[in-house]
Amino acid sequence: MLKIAQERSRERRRRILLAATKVFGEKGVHAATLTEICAAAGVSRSTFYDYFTDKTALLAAVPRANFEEFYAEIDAILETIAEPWDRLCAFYLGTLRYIERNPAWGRVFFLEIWPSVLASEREVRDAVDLYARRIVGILRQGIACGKRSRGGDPYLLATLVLGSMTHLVATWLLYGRPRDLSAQGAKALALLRPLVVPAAEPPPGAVPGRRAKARRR
Amino acid sequence: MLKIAQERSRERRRRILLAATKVFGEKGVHAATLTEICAAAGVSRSTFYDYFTDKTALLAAVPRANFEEFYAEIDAILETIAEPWDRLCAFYLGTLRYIERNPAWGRVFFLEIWPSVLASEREVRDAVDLYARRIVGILRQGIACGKRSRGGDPYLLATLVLGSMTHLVATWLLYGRPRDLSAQGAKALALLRPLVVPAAEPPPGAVPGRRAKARRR
Amino acid sequence: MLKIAQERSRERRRRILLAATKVFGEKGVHAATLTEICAAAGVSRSTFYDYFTDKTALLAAVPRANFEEFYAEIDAILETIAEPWDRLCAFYLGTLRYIERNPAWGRVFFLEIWPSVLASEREVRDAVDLYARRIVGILRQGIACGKRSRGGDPYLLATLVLGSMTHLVATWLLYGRPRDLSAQGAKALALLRPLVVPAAEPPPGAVPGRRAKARRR
Amino acid sequence: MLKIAQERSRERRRRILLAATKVFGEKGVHAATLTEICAAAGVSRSTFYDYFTDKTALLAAVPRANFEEFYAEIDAILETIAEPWDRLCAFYLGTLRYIERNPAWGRVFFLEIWPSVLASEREVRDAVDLYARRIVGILRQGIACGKRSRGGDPYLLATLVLGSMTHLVATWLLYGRPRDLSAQGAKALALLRPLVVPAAEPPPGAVPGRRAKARRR
DNA sequence: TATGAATGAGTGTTCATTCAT
DNA sequence: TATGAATGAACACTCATTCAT
Repeated sequence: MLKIAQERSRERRRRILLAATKVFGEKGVHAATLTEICAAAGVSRSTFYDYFTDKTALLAAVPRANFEEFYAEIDAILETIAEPWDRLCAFYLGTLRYIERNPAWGRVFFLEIWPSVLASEREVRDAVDLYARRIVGILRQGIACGKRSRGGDPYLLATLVLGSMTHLVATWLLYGRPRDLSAQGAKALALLRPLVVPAAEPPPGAVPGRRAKARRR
Repeated sequence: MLKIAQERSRERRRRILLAATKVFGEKGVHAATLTEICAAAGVSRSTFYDYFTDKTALLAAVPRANFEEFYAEIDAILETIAEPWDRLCAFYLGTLRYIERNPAWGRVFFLEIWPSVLASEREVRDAVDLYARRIVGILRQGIACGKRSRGGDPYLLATLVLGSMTHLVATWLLYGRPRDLSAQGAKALALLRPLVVPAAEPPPGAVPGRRAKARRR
Repeated sequence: MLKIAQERSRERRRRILLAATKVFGEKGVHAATLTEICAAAGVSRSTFYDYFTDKTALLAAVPRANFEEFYAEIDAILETIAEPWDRLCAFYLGTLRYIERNPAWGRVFFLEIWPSVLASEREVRDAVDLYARRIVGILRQGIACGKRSRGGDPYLLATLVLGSMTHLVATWLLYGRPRDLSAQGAKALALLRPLVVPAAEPPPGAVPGRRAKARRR
Repeated sequence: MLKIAQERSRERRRRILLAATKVFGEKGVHAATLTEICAAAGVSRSTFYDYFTDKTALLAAVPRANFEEFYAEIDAILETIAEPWDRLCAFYLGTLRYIERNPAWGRVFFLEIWPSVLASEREVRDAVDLYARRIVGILRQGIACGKRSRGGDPYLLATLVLGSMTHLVATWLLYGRPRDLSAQGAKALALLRPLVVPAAEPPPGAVPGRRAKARRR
């Protein structure tokens, strides 16, 4: 009995979160109104306050929820990959694929939250930081195990990696998603590869995206 | 007599624009209120409407004004540089230096406007597009005149160039400007160089930032 | 429980409508502010928007509501009257009596809405037209069934009928309601009678119109 | 020198008055803004205050000015007519003809000012009263000199006369001026004639409008 | 638990009016 | 005399939030 109630409660929360992601993405975080979000979630505006203390709280919960989902996905994959470069590719392309399936979230995170004053909100910022640190972490692994490293500074490399990713996503979203986002990502990675992995180790002709894929199977 | 009045009028417009840039940067474009902007400009809210038709008009005017200033600056420099790669460095670093002197504008453009749904506003979008096209144009020049080109696709290269730049600016702004922005930019350019200029042509040890500087003298 | 809430809701709507009629009449439709109307209705300005989408919507609703009430009243009476002239008298005097009991509405309709550019508002205009058409309809009946008709053109007759009515109401309202409005109306009808009904056909009884006619001989 | 200045001053005042009549008629008295009126008059908004103390003062001046013009016209005609009924016709049709040539004024007076709360403004009201009294005066003359009078009460007759006139003008203005206003007026007068002039004195077949015209020549 | 009803604070915008020049 | 510049007060309207039920 109680369990059923709890279940429904959890379900409602999820629906609000989903609706928020959608509406935030469509209208922008600031232009989105609670009225619209609640309508999209099929919940009365006052009920909303039983699940979140605030509009701010909702804003903070949206990244948390989406990242949880994404990390669950990507971590399952990363477990099976050892090579740092391949791990990087998996993470990079995994992000892009997640966004392809979930463009509303892409909009919220890459257009609205990330590079934005919103990121000053403590909780939101933490989510952003964590994501960035994961990339830096992978790059650091690569540098550590590489015989010779070119970039050296993992932060500088991360700048290129994250920058290209956000740019790709932003244009993809803003220009009506003209072509395959993750395919573009693979090309960008191919370009970046020599900067990240020691030049001496020649890739046997494969596009990184494919290699990553191949390994996973 | 009339001239003085006109002068003061122009001055007031400028003050509103400046205040808008500041407040947009601080609060975000949507959260910024006319009340706050006008207060910052030392102008009554009704006076505002003698200078701009709308809040939207103001939003459109802010990028226009700042880009005019930036382009005036950078074009004077670019006139003296022929080599595509050096032109790219000048443009890239010029942008970062402009932002170092004018962080409020950096906030507005790189955190608020660029990767944002705001860019749907016709006029604002045009400004963004023009900026991006200028980078692509320089890259295309380089590809055209280069003996061998690596990246080939100027859009893909632009993704790396623009992406790294926005990322650099965003982190600089969001993390309290810990270190020299344009110095970071120079490092990023050094990393990117082999992707843009034919590998055969070896730079005799120089960091691109310096070379560009050197030429300008 | 729900019913009570609905009841109260309906009641509030009515109170706003009543207050609007009053304030529109006192200040004129354009000078009337929502602030004042809401204050008169004992409702907060934002609550207003739970009941009407707009000030325009309110403006349209005021005539609709009042006409509904008036028509309900007058139609009950008209059902019992067959003779066109008597029907005309009933309609004419019924209007005046309604206004005597409800002068605020008289003000709004006869001083503000009717002869006014406001009548361009689609919905408002429709209400005005309907009212006028009812008079014309009655006159047409009279012409159709009369042996001899004097005026012939029902629109011309309606001009006299409606014109005298509005004039009566307007002066009554503007000059502090010095005397019995419907008594004045009866006198005007008596004057108009020979223009409307064939002179040869003598009325066998005592409706005000009839008495007036009797006196005239 | 001074005279020239005075001349120009007077001219300016006139232009403002003209513009006000036009704009009041087009937008309605309340929706009309000083900005628009001044623009139409080719005068700066601050200059306006050299000619009128207030917007209210302007509102009061508009009827005064237009009535002065109208009275000058109509009095020249009335001087040549002795018969009360013909005088009435001349006045009635003269008004309609003035409006045909000057619909903006018709709008202001018959749709905006007359039957409206605006008429509470002292000065405006006086103008309205004067006009009505002139009609009553003519009717009184007719009653005085007539052997037998039908209506008896000049106010009641005036109700029909003025009422029909305003109604005619209002519909003419509101329904896009479908047909000749003064021709309609002549028909209405023909209908009203037996109520005003003793029935024994038969008009030798003439439409009142024509007779009035004929006499004037 | 859930919600319909209600609201205060604040938004962008307009406009009659004033004042220094 | 004439005006460009400036403003206070008010407007219609929105929205996150609260509370009685």
